[in-house]
Amino acid sequence: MDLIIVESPTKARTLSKFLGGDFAVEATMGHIKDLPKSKLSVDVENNFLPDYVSVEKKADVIKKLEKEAKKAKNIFLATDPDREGEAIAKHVEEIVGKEKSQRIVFHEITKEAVEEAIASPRKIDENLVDAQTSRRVLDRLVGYNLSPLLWKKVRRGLSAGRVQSVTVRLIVEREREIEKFRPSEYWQIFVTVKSKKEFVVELLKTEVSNKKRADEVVTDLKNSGYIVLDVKKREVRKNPYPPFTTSTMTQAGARLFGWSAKRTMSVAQGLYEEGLITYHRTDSTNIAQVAISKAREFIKKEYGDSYLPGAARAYKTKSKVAQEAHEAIRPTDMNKKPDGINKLYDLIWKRFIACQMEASVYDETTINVEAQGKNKYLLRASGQIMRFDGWRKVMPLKGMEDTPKELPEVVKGESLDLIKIDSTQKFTEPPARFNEASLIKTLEKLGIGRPSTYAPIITTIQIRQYVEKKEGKFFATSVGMAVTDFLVNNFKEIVDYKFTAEMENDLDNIANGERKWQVEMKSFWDPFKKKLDSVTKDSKRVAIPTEKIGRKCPDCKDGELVIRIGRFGKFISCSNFPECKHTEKYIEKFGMKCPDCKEGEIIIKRTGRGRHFFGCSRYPDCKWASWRKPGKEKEDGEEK
DNA sequence: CAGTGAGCGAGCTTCCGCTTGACTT
Repeated sequence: MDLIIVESPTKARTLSKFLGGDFAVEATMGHIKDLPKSKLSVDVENNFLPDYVSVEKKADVIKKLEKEAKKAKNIFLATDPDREGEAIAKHVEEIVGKEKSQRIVFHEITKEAVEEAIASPRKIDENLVDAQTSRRVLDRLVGYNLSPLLWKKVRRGLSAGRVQSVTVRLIVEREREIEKFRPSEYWQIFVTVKSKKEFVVELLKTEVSNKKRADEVVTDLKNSGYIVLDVKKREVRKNPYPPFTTSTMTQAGARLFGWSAKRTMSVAQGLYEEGLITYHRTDSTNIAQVAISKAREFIKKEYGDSYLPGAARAYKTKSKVAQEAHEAIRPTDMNKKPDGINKLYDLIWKRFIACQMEASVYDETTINVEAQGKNKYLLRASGQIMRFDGWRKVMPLKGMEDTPKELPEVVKGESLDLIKIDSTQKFTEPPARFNEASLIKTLEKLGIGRPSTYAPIITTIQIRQYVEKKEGKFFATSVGMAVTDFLVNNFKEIVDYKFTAEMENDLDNIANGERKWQVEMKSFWDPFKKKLDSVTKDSKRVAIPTEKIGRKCPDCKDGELVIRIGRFGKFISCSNFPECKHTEKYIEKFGMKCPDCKEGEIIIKRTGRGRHFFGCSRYPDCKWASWRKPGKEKEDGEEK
């Protein structure tokens, strides 16, 4: 009997199903060797020798692998075809021995792909393993040197890292842009005109920035004649979206359901384990050929030939740092209709079917109108009418979101009657705060983080209290700002948005054998170490700014009460600390009475791990507590 | 369900990426 070793236990189950009884299949459940948490474990004096040890929690897994390996005739190391997977394969090989082991890779879980892989085994790619080692060592050196520096210079327990610090920086800088934003006034002027039917044209290219000027223009427009300058018609084709990746799926979950990335991923995990969807941590938009054929058959049968494009649609993965170890996220069987499963499956199903369907087609009309008064003005109306729904058949537009506008037939040179003029005062808006969707989108664009880490990153920066989420939007805290300023001032290169992209470039050179990883590491470490030493020696401790609540301290009668952020969240204390030790609890009211005792107020609390929950202000007299927003019914469909 | 902040200095905190459960305040 031969043994196949993969990472995911669900994948192992699927494989053993279609490979029959000839193979034993085992899963590593991710990494089985890593640097221990308790110490640096990188010998910077000795070529950055890393001390990889067996992961304690994986003792049982490792035992099982050893046992099965002894029984096996051949061992196929079939961990994921990427940097991390190659390292896992190497670590497994160190445990089960080289003699019987061979490395195989496949990018899709189909019988053909696996058989093909088994037919062409290879040795472990040591260069690719080196690239992983390099990534791991760099992250350890950055994280385990910067974090203690923060304990010393800012506050205990803080953390910094290649990924989290840049993520916080994004939110901090957005916070500052919003702070310094000053709205500027502008006026929108719409004119309703009439040919056979009424329609509305908008005044273009004016610098109307105050009421006086708006009134002047409106007066002039009232006394103007209106003529159709030209009419342009063209056909617009809109192609479907690519199938989901982790990034786009979590963005859609946030936008459409208001789900956190964590929740979307957890619902997806359930679907994956039930065999309903392909792997949910992926950066690839590739689709297995079999699945494309099945989808095309389905579209033809269900919707007819006009909905089927001449050729299958292929999607190029945009991200430069994508590893493409897996397929796109899609239903494993699109004949399994979405009804009665859950709304995430419904979304994945529709997005996948749509991605192989014909474009939707619109007639777009643009009417330019000239008004001639004291001055000449250009006005415009444009509208789109859907002529063919195409993929929108399965993903219809809801509500008012770019609802097409029907315009009357008019001809060039036709004169129009003026019906009315509306002028509206507007102000430019500050840049939007990040929400989970836009944050993940930005991280992916910058190549920062991986599909398996998007959700955890968002959790980490909230637990550290660098940022907080209010009504779905991220706000930088005083701690987040102080730490970001400290890092930007002292370690500009590390928190540069391009740092990860440049690292990836170096890792590519290591993976293709052009560079030695220790050489690359040295050229990073030497200046970094120098900087660490000088900042440790010279830099002053950073004060975290506090926010006054507008009340005097009842103890010392002198200081102002301020909000501080401590290890356990916000609390109120005296500005005269350490002379005055007065503290009070910071209570965030939800604005509802406790449903249990009907006396206390519902207040928003946090667990030790940073998760929000709702409790009664009369605790411990009243023990009422809830994870969910009170008054909100449990949503059906997504619970297993 | 009390604590948090500063600094004193016991012993501790910390990274990113790969995978699931166990378990919840």
